[in-house]
Amino acid sequence: MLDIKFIRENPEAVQTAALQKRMEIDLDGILRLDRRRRENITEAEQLKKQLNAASAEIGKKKKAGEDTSGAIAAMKEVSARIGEMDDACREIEAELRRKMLRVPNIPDPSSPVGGEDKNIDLRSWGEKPEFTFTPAPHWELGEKMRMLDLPRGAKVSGSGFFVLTGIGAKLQRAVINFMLDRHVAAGYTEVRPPYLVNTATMTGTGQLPKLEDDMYRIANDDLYLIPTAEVPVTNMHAGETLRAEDLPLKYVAYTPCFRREAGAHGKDTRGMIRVHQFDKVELVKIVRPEDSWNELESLLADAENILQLLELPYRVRVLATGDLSFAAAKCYDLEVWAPGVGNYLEVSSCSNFLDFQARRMNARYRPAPKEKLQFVHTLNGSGLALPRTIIALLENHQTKQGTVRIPEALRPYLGGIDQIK
RNA sequence: GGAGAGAUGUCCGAGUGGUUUAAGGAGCACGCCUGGAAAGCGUGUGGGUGUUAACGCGCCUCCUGGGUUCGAAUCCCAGUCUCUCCGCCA
Repeated sequence: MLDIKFIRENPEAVQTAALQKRMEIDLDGILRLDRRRRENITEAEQLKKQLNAASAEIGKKKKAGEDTSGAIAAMKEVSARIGEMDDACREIEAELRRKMLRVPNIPDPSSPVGGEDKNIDLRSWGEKPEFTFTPAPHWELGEKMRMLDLPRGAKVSGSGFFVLTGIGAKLQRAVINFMLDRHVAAGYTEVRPPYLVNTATMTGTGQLPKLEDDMYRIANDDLYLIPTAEVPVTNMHAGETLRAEDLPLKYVAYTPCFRREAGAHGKDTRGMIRVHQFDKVELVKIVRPEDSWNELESLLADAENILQLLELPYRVRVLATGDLSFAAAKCYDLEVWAPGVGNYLEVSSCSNFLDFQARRMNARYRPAPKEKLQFVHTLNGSGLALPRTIIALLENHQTKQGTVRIPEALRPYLGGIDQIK
């Protein structure tokens, strides 16, 4: 959420941001409601002041045994009027909030303006492997090696679900443990959050109200399956006043993620590139405002480190405004090369949300004793998403013999084996 | 799922309709006192929001949201969370 004061004073910047992000907002409605709200409050508070004084007076008179019926009758009217104005104000505020919750964060100036085609390739790492044969896609490798069972995933759940079996399941477990250990070594605290969260939590990080259709909802209990660990982990500190000396908070969480992928039907349908349920290791940071840009760079480096240790070629892109998510001010995408499918696959998005999520969640800290409370900054990034990392491992490290080489760093997690046959 | 108890400021804790504009204590900050300190004494002590150039002046805030009343921490309704017991359960 943006600060209403900021919107009031910079309406054109807000409008421009929404256009750049290709999102519709009701800016005029917001400004109008904001004005009405303040007029209403000013007037109602005058009446409340009057009422408070009169009520105290009545109390005194009653104690003294004086007649108060006239004053009470007069105040009855004032009280009724206040009630009306408070009702009106509540309605105005609810509508204002509804509209404010749909205003996206403003892109940082370093984000290129435009659509997907304006994303900037910042750098790449590693060499794409050269094959003396045509590299197979992961669904072929996975089936041949009895690691990946797509038909049975579809049978028990539907399209967009898969089953990892045998060494495939073990490989994924190994990669998860490897990632967690790396990030913990880099100073992140491991957490295991709930996978079901309430409406307030989904609103706090910005998934609601905009992405309602993209999520699985448990209607009976008004809970949602998390689309990313970002949601429960960031919201752990919703409504809290954090101690300055505790910042930055750095968390790493492994969770499954659930996404309906509404509107993405027919895209990346083969294999496990785009699925309804996948595992992910997520990094979350809660930091002081002045540190957030540096923290974004180190977050990105922490995610990149995983790909490097897994010996997977990748590129880093700066997302253009049209590709930026609702809550993000800036985002780097990490895309790993997948020779079998012949494409780069997004395995991580590292974003700085500035105080946008913090304001929604009401997460603050005191910069120094005696200073006013301030909103913290929040960041997150995948470190990394599992299926696509597994895809890249299989496709990049496949050999002519039909085996898959295990990178050095992963071997301790697989009982020391150097290949999968 | 059933029965019960509870939630008050940074903390402890009083408070069942009107000098509570939240008692009292602790903590913290500042001042006095002191050679310095302790003790003692005094003053201050949250958050949100409206208005204002600012000082300031208000309003809201006793878990949350409604309601009753001229007036609610206090009464009523709904909900959340914590604890105890019972039942069920991996």
